[in-house]
Amino acid sequence: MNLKQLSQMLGLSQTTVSRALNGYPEVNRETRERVLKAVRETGYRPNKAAQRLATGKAGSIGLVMPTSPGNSSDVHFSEFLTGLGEEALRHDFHFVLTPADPNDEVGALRRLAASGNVDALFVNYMRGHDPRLEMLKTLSIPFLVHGRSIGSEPDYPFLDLDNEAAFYDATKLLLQLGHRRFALLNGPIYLDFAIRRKNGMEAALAERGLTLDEACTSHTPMTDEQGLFAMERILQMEKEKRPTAVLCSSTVLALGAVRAVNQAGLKLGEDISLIAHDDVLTLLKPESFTVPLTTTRSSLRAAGVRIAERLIGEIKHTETFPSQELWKAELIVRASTGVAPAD
Amino acid sequence: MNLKQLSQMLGLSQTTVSRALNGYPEVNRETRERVLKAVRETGYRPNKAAQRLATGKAGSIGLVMPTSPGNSSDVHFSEFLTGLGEEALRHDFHFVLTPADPNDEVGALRRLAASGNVDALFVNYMRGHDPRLEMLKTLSIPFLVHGRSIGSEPDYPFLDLDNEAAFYDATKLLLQLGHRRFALLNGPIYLDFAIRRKNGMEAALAERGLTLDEACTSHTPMTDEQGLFAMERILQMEKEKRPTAVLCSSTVLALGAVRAVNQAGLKLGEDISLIAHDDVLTLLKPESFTVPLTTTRSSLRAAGVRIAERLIGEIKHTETFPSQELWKAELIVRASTGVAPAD
DNA sequence: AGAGGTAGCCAAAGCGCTTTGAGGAATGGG
DNA sequence: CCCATTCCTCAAAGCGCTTTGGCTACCTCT
Repeated sequence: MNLKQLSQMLGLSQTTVSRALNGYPEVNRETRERVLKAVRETGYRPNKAAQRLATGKAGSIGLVMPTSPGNSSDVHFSEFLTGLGEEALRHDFHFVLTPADPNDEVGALRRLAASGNVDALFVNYMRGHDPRLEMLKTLSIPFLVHGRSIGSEPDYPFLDLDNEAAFYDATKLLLQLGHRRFALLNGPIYLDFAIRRKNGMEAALAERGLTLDEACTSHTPMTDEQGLFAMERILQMEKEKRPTAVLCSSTVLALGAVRAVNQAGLKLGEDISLIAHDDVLTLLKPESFTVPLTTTRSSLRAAGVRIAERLIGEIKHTETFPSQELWKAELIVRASTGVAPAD
Repeated sequence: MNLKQLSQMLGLSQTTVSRALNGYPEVNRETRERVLKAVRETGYRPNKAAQRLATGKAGSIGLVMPTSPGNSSDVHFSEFLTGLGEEALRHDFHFVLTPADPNDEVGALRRLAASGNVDALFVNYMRGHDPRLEMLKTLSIPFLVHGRSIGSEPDYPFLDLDNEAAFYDATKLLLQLGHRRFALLNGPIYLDFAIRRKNGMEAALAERGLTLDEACTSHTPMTDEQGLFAMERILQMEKEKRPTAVLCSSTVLALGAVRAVNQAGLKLGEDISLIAHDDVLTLLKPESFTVPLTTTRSSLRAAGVRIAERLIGEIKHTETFPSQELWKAELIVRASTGVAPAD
């Protein structure tokens, strides 16, 4: 069933039927109702490809799925995706997901844009000096980035968490509790958020004349396994040199780190204080750790909702948003942080 | 840059250029190379919407994302998605993800198919007597289901895990270890896999004249929280009646369950034996639990790869696959299972 | 009554691609 | 030398939709 058949059936022109369906004013009320009734009865659905070809709008936003053989699936990514989906549902939008080799993200993005299948692009997992930015600016479709790219001109639309402030505040808290030796379990250092979190932490330390020991810093994929390894390594240091305060870039890393602490027979919140960044993952609630975790919290999913909202608004030209948003994380104190142990 | 411009640039007709690009034999080798060179230089990419309109093929497979406001993101789903993506990447396919209210999955599926945006459909989270099946059969595009639907005619293409056998075997193992009182922490009972796992477990018990106590059975969303609650409830029973063996439908449930066991001061593998089904989630490795978990294992991600492979093969008409596949889970014994404690 | 609007509808062009049906040029055979 | 054959190329139709630019009939106003 297509427009032609439908309009013949109704004894109307394609034009009129099309207008009736798309809410144009120059259609008689009765006619419109007749059309809508026929649509309901026949189950007619406009062909999206044709619609897209004619209008240039696709009702879809494109994103590159950072996946490659051997690469692990990422809870953070799917939490975010859930948020995107939640908002897209409200506007009858869908996503076009292009899986891409991480080494060819620029290419994948370009192909996606050129395919004419999407109205807007979204990118995340920003790196320092991210090469995708330059490419995106040359494109004619709107885009939005989640995160920022340190080292690039900040002239692109983004939504980011104030990672620097989050880790600055967290460090500050630990300093107030008397801690002097710190460790950081971070994400891969080429990622922008990891760089900024480290910066934030170092800034707070510097205020007290302290520095972050490289030996106590790890930059790894954010899995529980890596968290375990990194923490084990740190706990092997002599007690006098060993950090008493640890910052984790994800509750996932913290999951492993806490296990290491337990296995070493140490008490979280007494021997070792830990603050993790909490993306509000469904699976991993900091409050349901055996010792509830102090966290810097910002929901990834909420970010997804917001990003979809902005992107769709831009496509529909209905709303304008501040082009650059910086969210603050909440610092939530629970039992995993305590006064520094006496040496 | 479109076909018309490109062909004018080359002094060729659109036909010839199109044929050159799509590998038709009736194009001179030199001509073809000239065309390909121009494509490389200009960065020309065919418009997918137009291609789709002309050919009827879209190079994409559609899936409904089970998401709604307030609904939680699901690690199992994203693990699977990763597998799909991995395979799709190899064939330059992409996905169209339609987020849908779980109450309107049939509608979402129909819209997706009618939109003309996808070549094939994929569905999962099958229920008993699943209404989507009937709808899918009326559609003209191929589809594949992950899982099965108990109570429906088994005349549709599927890939499923032999859930019955997996839980039958697991139960059998526990019986051999002397356990007589069992509990089951299962997924929502309307889901097909949950029904079958329960059946498998009950079949093994029945062979010894045992039955599964309803009070020791829970059907919940598969989150760690639910696992914790369910297990806490079970551990409140009097010691003489309390189950000594527990089956979990997911390592995620097990995560909570194990926490409950620990909090009760019981020893896993001694006081309580536990077997979980392991979907090989990146985040949750059964071997890195404090007491490594005995599991029935089957990679969700591998299933994703296989499903994409079959779907894409069907679209391209290149390969035919057995239309129905039943995978076996591996039973892997670790430390969480032990001889039943003497009463 | 005639000018000027307006409401409601339509025919046709166009979006960028593939594919059909046909034609021109070169080659070979009788 | 002519016709058949092969190789390459082309013009044009068509995919299903939106949108432009009329057109007609009916009002309203003076």
